Amino acid sequence: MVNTITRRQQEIYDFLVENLDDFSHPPTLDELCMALGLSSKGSLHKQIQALIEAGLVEPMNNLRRGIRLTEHQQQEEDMLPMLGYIAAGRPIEVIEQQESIQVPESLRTSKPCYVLQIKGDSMIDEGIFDGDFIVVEKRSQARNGSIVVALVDNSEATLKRIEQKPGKVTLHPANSDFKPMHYKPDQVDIQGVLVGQMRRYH
Amino acid sequence: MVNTITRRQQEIYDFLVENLDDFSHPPTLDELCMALGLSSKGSLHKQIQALIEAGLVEPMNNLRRGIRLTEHQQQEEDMLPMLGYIAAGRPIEVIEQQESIQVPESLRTSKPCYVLQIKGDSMIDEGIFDGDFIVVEKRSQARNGSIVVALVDNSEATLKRIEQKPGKVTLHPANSDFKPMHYKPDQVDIQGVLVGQMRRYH
DNA sequence: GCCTCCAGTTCTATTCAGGTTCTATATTAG
DNA sequence: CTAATATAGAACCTGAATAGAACTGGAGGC
Repeated sequence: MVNTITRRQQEIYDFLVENLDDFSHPPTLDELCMALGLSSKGSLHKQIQALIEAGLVEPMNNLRRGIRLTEHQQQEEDMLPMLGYIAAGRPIEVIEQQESIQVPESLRTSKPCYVLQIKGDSMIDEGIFDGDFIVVEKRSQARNGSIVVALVDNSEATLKRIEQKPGKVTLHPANSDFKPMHYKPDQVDIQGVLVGQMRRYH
Repeated sequence: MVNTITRRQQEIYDFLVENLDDFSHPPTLDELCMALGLSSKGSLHKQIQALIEAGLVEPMNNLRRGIRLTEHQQQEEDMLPMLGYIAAGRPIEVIEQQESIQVPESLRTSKPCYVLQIKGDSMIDEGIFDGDFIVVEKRSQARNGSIVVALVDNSEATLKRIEQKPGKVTLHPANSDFKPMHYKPDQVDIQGVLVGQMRRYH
């Protein structure tokens, strides 16, 4: 059942995923040809057919209602991978089998993001509690003042406000019980920037 | 069972959604034909029939009362109404034109919910900050210990942890600068129970 | 009760546009 | 080279959309 698709077919599929919203209605083969810069709908038809067999596009059994993606594909739109747990002072605890979690668009950025769950109270002064979910944009740099997921000395992960100066990196914990920590730049590996947070009460 | 709709049918439906208000009464087939530039109500009837089967238009079983849409709001499955702002000590500030906001299923309950945005720092010790969005389940009762949206003396709304005893209601603010307040049961009107919270950092 | 009107329904025929099939040619990979 | 993949282009097939006419049945008037 799992039919491999060619590179070109992948390209076309990616195009569909990205641009399907631009069409007011599901596009016809001709319209898609136009959009893709092709001039033969016959060729495109063959590609689409392959995508249908791969289960990525809804089959149109002699019906004329335009090209549509399969239901399965479009509802994963607002899911992000839930990678694991972060507890101050320990490495990120990765979940063996990766889960997904629904994240509203407003809590993420257009860049790749992932979700971690908080263990412990190290960020309590920032209003980030034990059990909260945080949305992190995958990046290796950050602006001063951002809250980052940082891996220190390749061994312990923390969620802290960062302050970078030439030759010196300071991580400010948001719990007044702890003091800011100073490091050399090569000790600190930024793994992402905090962009959202969610908590459930029930 | 889910009947796929044809392109033209989608067009007609879109037209209905957009222009139905322009008619003083639900339009007849003939009127709609006129508006759509068609000259055969027979053809239009067939399209409408398809929309009825798709559940988008109310069936009219041999009655003559014009075309009506079904109250079918299911397309915005994970949207909740954003009603307004809540600031401790003032009534809820209602937004004039109601907006919607996307809320993950995990942050809401199966009961009716709505969203408010926090103004001020009255819940800061609970990790609920100025600007945060809270998800509230619409209820008029709550269990002790829940955080509720309560309207006190019909004039000021607050987000507080509730403790109900016979003849006495205590609201515990989560900011240590303030003291718990005691009321008579008929002074406090519960408007909902906190079930989720979201914050954005970018 | 009967009649008329008219919105809604049913039917058929016709046209048309969107999907399908095919062949030929170009391009790329192995 | 050969094989696999892409593209162009034409021919074709058929469901969808339309027009038009005829039928149905409920509402209202008499």
